Amino acid sequence: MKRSDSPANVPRRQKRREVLLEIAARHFVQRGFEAASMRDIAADVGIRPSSIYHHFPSKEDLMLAVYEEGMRRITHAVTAATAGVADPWQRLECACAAHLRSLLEGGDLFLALMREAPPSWHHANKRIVRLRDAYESIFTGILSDLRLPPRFDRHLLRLALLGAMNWSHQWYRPGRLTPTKMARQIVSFMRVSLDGQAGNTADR
Amino acid sequence: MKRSDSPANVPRRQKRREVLLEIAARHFVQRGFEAASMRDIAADVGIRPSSIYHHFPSKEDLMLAVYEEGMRRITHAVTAATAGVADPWQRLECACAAHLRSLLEGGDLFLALMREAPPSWHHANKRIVRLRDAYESIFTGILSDLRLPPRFDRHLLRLALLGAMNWSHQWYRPGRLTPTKMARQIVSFMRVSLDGQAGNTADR
Amino acid sequence: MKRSDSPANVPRRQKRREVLLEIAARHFVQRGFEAASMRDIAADVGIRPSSIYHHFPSKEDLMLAVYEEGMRRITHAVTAATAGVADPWQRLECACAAHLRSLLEGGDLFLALMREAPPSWHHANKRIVRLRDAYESIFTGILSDLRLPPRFDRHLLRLALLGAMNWSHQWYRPGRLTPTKMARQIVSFMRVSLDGQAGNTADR
Amino acid sequence: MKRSDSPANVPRRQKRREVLLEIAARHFVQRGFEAASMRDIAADVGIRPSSIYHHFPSKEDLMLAVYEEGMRRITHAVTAATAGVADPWQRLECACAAHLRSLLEGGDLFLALMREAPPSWHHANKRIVRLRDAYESIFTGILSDLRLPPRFDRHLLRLALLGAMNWSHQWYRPGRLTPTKMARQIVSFMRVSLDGQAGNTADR
DNA sequence: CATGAATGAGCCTTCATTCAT
DNA sequence: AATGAATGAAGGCTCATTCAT
Repeated sequence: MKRSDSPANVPRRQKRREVLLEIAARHFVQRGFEAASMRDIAADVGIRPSSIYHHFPSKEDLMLAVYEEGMRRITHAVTAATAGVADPWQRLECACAAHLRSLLEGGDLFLALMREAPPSWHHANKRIVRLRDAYESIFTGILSDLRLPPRFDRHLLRLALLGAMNWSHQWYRPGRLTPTKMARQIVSFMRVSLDGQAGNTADR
Repeated sequence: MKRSDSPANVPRRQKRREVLLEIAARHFVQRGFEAASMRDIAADVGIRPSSIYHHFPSKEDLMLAVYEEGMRRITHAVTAATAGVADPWQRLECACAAHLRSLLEGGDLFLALMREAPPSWHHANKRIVRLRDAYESIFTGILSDLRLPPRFDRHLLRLALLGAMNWSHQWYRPGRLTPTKMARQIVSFMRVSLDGQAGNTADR
Repeated sequence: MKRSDSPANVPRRQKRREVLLEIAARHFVQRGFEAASMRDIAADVGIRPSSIYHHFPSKEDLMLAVYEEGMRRITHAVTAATAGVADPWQRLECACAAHLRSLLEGGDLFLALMREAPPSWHHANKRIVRLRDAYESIFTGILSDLRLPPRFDRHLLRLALLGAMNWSHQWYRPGRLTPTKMARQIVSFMRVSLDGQAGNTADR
Repeated sequence: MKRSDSPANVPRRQKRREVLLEIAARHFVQRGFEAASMRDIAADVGIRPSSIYHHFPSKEDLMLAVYEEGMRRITHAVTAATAGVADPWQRLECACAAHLRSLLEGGDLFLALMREAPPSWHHANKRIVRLRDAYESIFTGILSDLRLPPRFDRHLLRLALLGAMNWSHQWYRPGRLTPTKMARQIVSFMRVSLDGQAGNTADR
């Protein structure tokens, strides 16, 4: 067969790309996009700065790729976590748990998602916004399945819920309160109040 | 004597300083700390870059001053808003409203507070953290006065509440949903769930 | 046998080479030797940059080849144009016309000849100078056949004539004044002054 | 008096600027605009590369300034050389002599004028073209004062004359044929042919 | 108090070229 | 013959900061 190299070569390139993404994400998260330097990223990857440009045409594109990969993964994580779960409240809890686990224990690729994109990304932002909206629509869907008091502002609820979770990376430290427990508490708290039923059962 | 400097000049100097702070805040918020340049800030203020150093010894100190001023103001705003309000739930709503009004309608000085401080600020962070903790303790105090179910995690509640509010500057756009209404909804939502009483009354 | 490579491939290779030359000439002329990039040239040709090196060992050699090809063509053009013309003044006019037509209407390969070779070409210049001298000697020959006043500085005349023509690509725009007419005017102008005879007839 | 520093300071700044211009011109002429490097220019001037940017905002602006200064000087030289000369033919000879002396013996600032501006200078070219046109109009003026055969193409004559002169820097080497003599020969050659009078007298 | 000039460090990026495949 | 990947070198430029005036 001709393409005997393909199964070995493509992965190699893919691998380089992913390592780059991972390390770049770390730099972007730890130092900020502007402060992070291509030199340092390259040094960490073990290649020369100019070699980065074989994989990404610019620093901004690198950041964009980081963002997209992170979004791809968290979307997959949340989708997978809720698959097969029928009860809306349980779905919500699973989604929140997956979201928090990704964000707080998934590494820098996910943390990069929380960095507010500087407005200089103008055009890039368009894609970013679209990706973010697509992701958040997962929650919109789940929330719309909940039985809530009539005329309840589901919109604000979603924003508050995501805000509460997204902000957590600013104070979260590994310890007794795991992401999973956090999700359970937050959702059970919502449930008892909105569903009119005790969250006791869900609280185990 | 040429001019009576002291009674007129001190305010003038104060003024310069505040203008600088305001404009610097705008740049830090809009472009990020690293991307903002002393040149541009100076140009916006109408002075030469080297003149900034008569007011602040370094860019980092300038940012720090922005942060402190913002913190000073929001602390004052929340304190003033809750002064004279006895009922804990009402105190909470007033505090949240003041917090959201400052953040969403108060200008860049307040928005600068929400920018995650890059770790390169090492020592600066110490002061920042202290200021932030001092501010958040206001909420800790109010929350501790609330009548809540026993063994309720007030810690997580505070973090979730602040997260939900702080994140709002990412999606908030002036319109029907004002900061004040937002605060009322969020708190009434908490109240109905935790206090066991209807938020209906508070909801107007 | 897979394919009869030799009779069909040699031309193909020749073709590639010529296309490369043509496109490289365009880039060198339009952007200058240093500013032109192998990347862009390759992209325009439709191959990868590294593939250029199968045809030319370096960028400098590529430029040299462009120069040589241009010189080869203009030499051929002028030689052909004057072949069979006996009268020295007519020979001169034909030569000038061919020179100007090549330069102004012949494309970038010819224009590349007029770019002053940067001194960084050190060794390359030797060949270039030889080629240029060989070409200019055609004019030297024609000029030496003219009947001119005794002790007339034919050397300066040649340099002035070539200068006047070579500079024309800086101001020439296609229009009423064609290269051919230009040659006729310039030569008839010389003729009336130096030959003592009217160029009226040639002037139509 | 307050401005006691002005007579000492302004010259210093002016001096730096002129030295920079001179040295930059040398680099641009010897290596070409693209190949010349700000680092090397700065090193030759004896300052750090970043310091150049206090005087000129970019490499392109530096080149533009070189061009303008050269144009300013050659315009002044030719204007001064023809001042007080009444006879049109003599005016022409003086102008050509001044032009050639500047170009061939005036240093790199003048040679820089002959470098064809790369088209990437788009907007810069506008100013360049205007300056060049202004300069060449001096010759247009002189030529229009000459008594020439009716319906003679003075336009082409000017272009040919300037071409012959401008091209000379490509072959000129200091020696027996000085710029002044060159001008005399060229003009006397034109004169005998066009004016119908012998150039003998002017030829000494 | 203001600032013009200078600077050292560093940045992102481009480039011609090599070489294993 | 072609090319994907890598790279050393260099390039233009920006920046926060200092200091003499």
